[in-house]
Amino acid sequence: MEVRHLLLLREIAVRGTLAAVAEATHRTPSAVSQQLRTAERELGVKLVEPVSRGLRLTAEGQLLADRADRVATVLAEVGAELESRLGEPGGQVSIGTLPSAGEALLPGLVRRLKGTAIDVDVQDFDLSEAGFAAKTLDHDLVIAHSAAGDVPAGAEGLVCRVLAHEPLDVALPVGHRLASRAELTASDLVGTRWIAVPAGFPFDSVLLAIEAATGQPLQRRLRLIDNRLVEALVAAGEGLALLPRFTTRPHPGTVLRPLVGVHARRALVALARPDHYARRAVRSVVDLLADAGAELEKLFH
Amino acid sequence: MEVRHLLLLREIAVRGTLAAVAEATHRTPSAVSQQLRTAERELGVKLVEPVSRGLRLTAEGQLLADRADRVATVLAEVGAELESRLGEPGGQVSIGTLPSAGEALLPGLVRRLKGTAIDVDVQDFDLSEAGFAAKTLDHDLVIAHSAAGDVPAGAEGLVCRVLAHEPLDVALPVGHRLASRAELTASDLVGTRWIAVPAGFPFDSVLLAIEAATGQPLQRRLRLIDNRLVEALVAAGEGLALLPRFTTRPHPGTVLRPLVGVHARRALVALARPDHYARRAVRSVVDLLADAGAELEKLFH
DNA sequence: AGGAACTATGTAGGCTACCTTCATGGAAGT
DNA sequence: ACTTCCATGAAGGTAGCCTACATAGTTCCT
Repeated sequence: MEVRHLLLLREIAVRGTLAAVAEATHRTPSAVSQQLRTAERELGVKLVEPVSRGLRLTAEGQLLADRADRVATVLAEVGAELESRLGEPGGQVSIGTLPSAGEALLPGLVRRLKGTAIDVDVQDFDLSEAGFAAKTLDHDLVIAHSAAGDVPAGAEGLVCRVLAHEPLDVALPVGHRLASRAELTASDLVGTRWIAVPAGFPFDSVLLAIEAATGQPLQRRLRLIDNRLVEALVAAGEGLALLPRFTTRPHPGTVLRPLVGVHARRALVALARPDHYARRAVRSVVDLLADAGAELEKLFH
Repeated sequence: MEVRHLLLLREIAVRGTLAAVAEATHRTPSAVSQQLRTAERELGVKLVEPVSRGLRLTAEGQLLADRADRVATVLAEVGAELESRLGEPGGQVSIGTLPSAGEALLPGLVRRLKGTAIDVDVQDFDLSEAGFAAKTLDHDLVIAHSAAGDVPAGAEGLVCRVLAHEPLDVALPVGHRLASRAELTASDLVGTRWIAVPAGFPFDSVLLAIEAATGQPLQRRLRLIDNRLVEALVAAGEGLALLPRFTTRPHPGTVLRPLVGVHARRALVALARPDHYARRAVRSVVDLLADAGAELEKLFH
């Protein structure tokens, strides 16, 4: 029973094809195929079966893939216990983040990591809410967000920790009739025109909540991801938009007004596979991110 | 964090020297030494330190050795889960046993294993009560005994299952003055002469109990292990002896009388390391041994 | 229908890492 | 002082994992 084989099966279960596993593990598909054969020979079980142009795990293969997490976690816990004997945690921690959350949290993290033996390696991406969970395969830690609840979809079996709750404010062009209000309610927004995000992205659920509260549909003009671009188009009068408070700096053409009476906030959360989270350095980074998040909440209260 | 390295450390912790580990794992001492160096390099920790002409685990090495069992158990459990999907358990199960318990239990085991895919590989040895636990490193299963309680000394952290309780009877030469009694008490035995076992062997605790009950010391003539030899010497009038009921067959020169009023029985137990016990075939063998033990208890009631 | 793009998998060869053999040096016991 | 037992080093064989390249099947697009 080789740990290597269990991890291989886990990769196959998640990624679906040998080619994808090969790319993720920086090997050739041939190597992965041979390794799989070796596993089948040593275990004496058929682990995969061909299906259309790819393959699929058998029931036994799926079983072993499911158990791989437990094994990896126990092993990582032993490593963490050793680490904790050796003094300060250290090493490389790879972080994947959505850009806005990274912009808000990473400066605080980097400042707090000064003087420690921990190095971080950051990559950013912008995904629908459900896409973040899968990224935990590629990074020790994924900074994701969720507007509906505190746990993003697809995070079953993952460690999930809320780093901060961030208000989502309404951005309006300076000359807008609602710009003079100190705060806005759902009913104020009836008939307004919006720059929205693609369906499945967290901010959309706030617009849905406004529509549910008033019973009136909102008009969605564009579907954009990048918040800087959104801000510029708000200033240009293309429509209103929801923007996260921590990272939206004053823009000459726009004002930001809080939305009250509807759930208008997102949770910034850290996601990690249990085996990665067992590493002491990873846990430290999550702690420091939560510190940075608490600081932001206080600052923007 | 290689499983192989954890298991290596566990072996070192138990066996003390690299030479002993090398012999137990069928490798040369040089290979073991190199492997240990590799582990130290990969983990970045000193795992052993030289002491007199051998070596000793450092605190970190000891920590990892202690955790090896947990890792091995999780891994073996996964293997067992797979096995249980594949139908009947099978494979090789190595058993170490003390001779008398083996004689009593193994025929019943072998009969019950007919038609299964399980092969057993038996080796016998006769040890002091505390010696059996260490043998679980060399065998999947160790059949041991204990007279004081149901768990032999040194079995901490091991799976321990009672297979049968076996009465220890008093063997007397046919012409002995006590041979006419149907059963004997401690006070009957004051002043008698005994063929005993080496100190630390289970039967001795019964003699100690008799002495404690009467306040009178018993005379110990010889210290023998082999029960056949003991029987012959009892017949020759060298003294009385305690003999296990299940395997002591009628001998022309001796009679067997039950001893009442003192704890005169031994527990036959199966010992196994948790990681070995996780294997389904091993568990089956223990179940069948317990069946065989129950049959013996009924037969000799 | 034919080709392009994808899938897995086979073969040949390189390279790494494990093991063995042989040799060395230190510590303890006689 | 000699023997014995310990760990460890250097040199070489071998097995297993990987890459590169070639092959065959499936799906999709034109």
